[in-house]
Amino acid sequence: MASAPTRVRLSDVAAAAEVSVATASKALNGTGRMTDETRDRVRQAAEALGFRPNAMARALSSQRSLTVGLITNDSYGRFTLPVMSGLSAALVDEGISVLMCNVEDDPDSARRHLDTMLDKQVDGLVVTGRRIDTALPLDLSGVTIPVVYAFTKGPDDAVTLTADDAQGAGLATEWLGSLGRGRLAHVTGPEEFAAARLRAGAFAAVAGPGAPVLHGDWSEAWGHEAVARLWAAGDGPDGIFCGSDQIARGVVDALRERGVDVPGQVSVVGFDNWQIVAAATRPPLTTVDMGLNGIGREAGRLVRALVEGEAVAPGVRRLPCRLVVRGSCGGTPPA
Amino acid sequence: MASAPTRVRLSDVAAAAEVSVATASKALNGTGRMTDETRDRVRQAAEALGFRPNAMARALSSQRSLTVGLITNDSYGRFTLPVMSGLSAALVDEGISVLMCNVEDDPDSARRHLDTMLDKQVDGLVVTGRRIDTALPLDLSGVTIPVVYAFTKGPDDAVTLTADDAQGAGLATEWLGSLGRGRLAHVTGPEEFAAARLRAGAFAAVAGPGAPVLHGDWSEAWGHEAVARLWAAGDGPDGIFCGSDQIARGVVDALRERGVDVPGQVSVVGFDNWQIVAAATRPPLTTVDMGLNGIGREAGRLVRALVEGEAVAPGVRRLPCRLVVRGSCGGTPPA
DNA sequence: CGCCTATGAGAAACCGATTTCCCAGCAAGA
DNA sequence: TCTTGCTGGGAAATCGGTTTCTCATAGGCG
Repeated sequence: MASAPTRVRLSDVAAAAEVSVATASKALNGTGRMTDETRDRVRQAAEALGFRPNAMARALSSQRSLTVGLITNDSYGRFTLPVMSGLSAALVDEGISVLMCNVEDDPDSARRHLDTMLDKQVDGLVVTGRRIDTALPLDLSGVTIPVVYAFTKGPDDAVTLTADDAQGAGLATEWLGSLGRGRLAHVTGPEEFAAARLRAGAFAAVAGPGAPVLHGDWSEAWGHEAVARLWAAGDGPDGIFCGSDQIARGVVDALRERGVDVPGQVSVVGFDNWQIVAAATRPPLTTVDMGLNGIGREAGRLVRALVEGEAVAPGVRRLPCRLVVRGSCGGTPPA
Repeated sequence: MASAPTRVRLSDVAAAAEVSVATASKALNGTGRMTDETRDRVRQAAEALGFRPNAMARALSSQRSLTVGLITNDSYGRFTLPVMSGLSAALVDEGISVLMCNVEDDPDSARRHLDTMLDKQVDGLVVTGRRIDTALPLDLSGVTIPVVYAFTKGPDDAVTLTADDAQGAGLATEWLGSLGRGRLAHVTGPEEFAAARLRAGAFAAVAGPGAPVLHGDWSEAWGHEAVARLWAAGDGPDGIFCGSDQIARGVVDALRERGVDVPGQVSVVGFDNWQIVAAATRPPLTTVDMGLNGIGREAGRLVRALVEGEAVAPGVRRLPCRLVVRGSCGGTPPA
């Protein structure tokens, strides 16, 4: 069979089914009135010809491009790619595609990317980043289409999605407790980060106000340094909850170098479930997974609802985290 | 100023400039014939009204959607996000946007994503992955638009882009030599990987056939294991080129645990310039950067050329790698 | 048996641009 | 003065669908 030189159009289907294009359109969209026989005939013709409607044409008249934009400034893709994957998975069955761009931190580039997206008549926008408490260099005030913020800061009256840092931290801390660890410490990132504050707050709520909380940066080096401080005056804690997998890795490495057995003497929990770090740590990290893919899916669901005109209450929605049990704590996952 | 309820259309511009839409269109596109005065008048009207053409409408009549699709199966985004970023940066100034999706390894999902992209009339496709010698679960044989493969396997007669593994490996090995390291070894990934074979081949070409090449997996654990093997019979090499930053990190850690000073006694070079690993290693890794962003840009350039109908010779294009000097080798970057 | 209504289907306008003619008007040449 | 030849600009078709009307027909009812 020769390859079709041009795509099958609705008029081809209409001709094959011996109806007008108007009827064909209505038949395939389930609108209008006609006998079941006619509708079936059109559907079969469409099927036989392998008809796929031209989304451009459809968009032009229906004023719906079936496209949403995803804007990120997370150049490493660590947070963004799972979100994007969930987003497009949630939307593909509605025929919706995702236009994506990375705007780094340059407002001009951001503006250009945004404008080309708006020219393409995207039905909605999802904005995502690498930090929940700072905004992208992007002025969305004039934008009239729905916007959902995921994992980044938006205006107060915006629809925002994020992981439930406090719940995740609670999960981790309780897990340490359930393993019989009674002297807990928390090693996390800079206090300026909302994520760090939320996690620290939840840690304190579970572990008690006496349990030490050490703020530093998000690096492995800080994990080393924190262990040095915790063990400076004799015995350290027997359970350490870390604000990120990188810190946790630094902590575990430092403990090993110090001759402290993990998980024999000390249990360590991380945060992020960043495979590449968590799996390479010896022993592999028990850690909190933020469910980024799920955040992407939910962002898709929400942006679609907004596009459909459904009312969505503004505010921050926190999606629950999940504990992933590996070797750094001892214990086995609860059934 | 009240927010515009509806976008400015070409007809609005035409009315403001007191010409027909046909003339307005020609004026703004630099086509047709008219006095400079008329053209300027239209341009000023467009400027004043903030006119931005509706890309849908333009696409419908010009048969160009100004959109390209990016398909990946790299769920972690480690390779893909830089490529996507370069791609969209290369195209945004032409008004071209990138439709992106992640198809994992599921042919059905791949098919659905591809179909919705084709329905959107993408002008071209860029396919990228996490491995240069395996193909995505995607049948592109019926696709009539241009396709560029980046960092993944395509058909033999396709336009394919990839990093120049051999050149990068040569760079690394020569760097070790230039630092006076004479007993070199190469620790890399599985021999099934073309990337591993290419790098190993280049290493052997520079270091000589006697220099040991150890294949394992791409993990830190393998780095440890390899060091154990290399030092099993007395003194090991004084320079180690690793096939990935993860392996290099394992090697460096193992050397430290063994009391071997890096870079004092042994120099280590990695491959990937994966910030998060390279920077966290103690000392930070000197490593080979594959220029993924540049691969993305070049993919953009090529796909655009193909869309414009320019002839592009099929075959594999290898883009040069770059050595990033940090602390794991000693030495300072060449001026 | 005739009028009224419900029903199935098509004609045509429309979405917002691009592009192909076509025409009016003016200057130059006969 | 009358043609010829450009020129600037506009009318209208087109891209491929959606949607609103309109209309012919058939059946129900009095």
